[in-house]
Amino acid sequence: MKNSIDRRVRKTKNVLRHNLTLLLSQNDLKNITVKELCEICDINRGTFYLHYKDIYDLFEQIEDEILYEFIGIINKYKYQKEMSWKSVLLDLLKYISANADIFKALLRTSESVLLTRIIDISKPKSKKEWILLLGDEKEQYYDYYYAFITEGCIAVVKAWVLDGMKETPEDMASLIGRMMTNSIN
Amino acid sequence: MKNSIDRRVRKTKNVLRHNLTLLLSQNDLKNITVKELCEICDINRGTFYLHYKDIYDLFEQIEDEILYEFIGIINKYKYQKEMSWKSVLLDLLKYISANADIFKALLRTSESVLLTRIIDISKPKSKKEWILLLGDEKEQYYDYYYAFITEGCIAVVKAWVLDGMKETPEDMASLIGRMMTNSIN
DNA sequence: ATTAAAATTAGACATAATGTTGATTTATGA
DNA sequence: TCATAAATCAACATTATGTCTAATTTTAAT
Repeated sequence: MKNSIDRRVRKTKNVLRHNLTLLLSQNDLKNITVKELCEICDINRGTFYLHYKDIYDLFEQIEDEILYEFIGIINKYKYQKEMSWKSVLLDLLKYISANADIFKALLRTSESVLLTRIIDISKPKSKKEWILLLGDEKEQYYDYYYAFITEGCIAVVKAWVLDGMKETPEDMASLIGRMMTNSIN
Repeated sequence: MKNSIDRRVRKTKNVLRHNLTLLLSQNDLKNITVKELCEICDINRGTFYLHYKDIYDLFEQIEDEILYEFIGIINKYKYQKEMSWKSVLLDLLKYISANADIFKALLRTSESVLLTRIIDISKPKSKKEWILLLGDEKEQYYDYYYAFITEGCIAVVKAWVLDGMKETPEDMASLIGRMMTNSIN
């Protein structure tokens, strides 16, 4: 077994992550100080600076870790004969649903660029497939179509999360899937 | 004539707006201090606090004023027999094009919620029309469709602005118009 | 159980920005 | 010209930041 990471470090980082997301569900990042966060966490402020540059660095690292989980989910499908993006989408939505609290906190802040980052990572890969679908004559506007559809999907996911995730991940995957295929034709 | 606002106040606010957008084309809002902004503007720091609560307040007021311009453009069409949203869109894009520098600076920051705000304002008005178009059976998902299309459009405008506005406002209006009508069907 | 290494703590420190104040000077509009 | 409003100057207390050292505690591995 073993995480290879010292238990104390693990604890420190966990409590900081946890309480920052708690604060983020009420405040904006710009109004949260290192001082108050550390007091809530009951850790020494110096300890914070041992691990993070500032509050924005902590925020980015939280997003990094979620992004890492996302990439893991995507890579599960990487070596399948037909990489079904609909299955990937469903798995991603399930992951979001299973971590609702974190995503509610992150996505309500305008500082979060989490979902855009996962799209940016997927862009080079999906670019080839899309151009085939869209046809050559639209290649000039490819980037605009890509931006339209992907940011549209992000907005749907955001709306879903922030409105309390009333629909199931399956429903949302099917809805988003329909929106995407409609837009491409 | 007359603006009714004291020339000195006008000058102060103008120089602050101008130099903040200049700074924003390089830095993020969170890294800009009142102190440095006032030094660049060559105004007393106390004068800043005479007009604004903090740097975020100034930023919001800049966005407010642009929003006010947007609403003015929209209202021009308010009392026409058929309120053609395509003409509104074109006029908005022309306005953005005419103020390229400001929009380049604002839209590159993740703190900006400018375009989303203009959409939110238009939402109640357009909701009725949309439901007619979409039909009753989709009313359950209306908000998701609305989020998808509007945020998609915002992403296209952003991409256009940040990539140097290579296409004309007319081209973009027609492209965005096609995207919207395609999505609704 | 012991121990060496690593992490955390307590506390102090200089630095820098913040927001406010009061007295003074300057610019404005009528 | 003149009363008024705005901007300035300079000082001030306050607060968070980031860094540091020495002391203490916890850990992981033997």
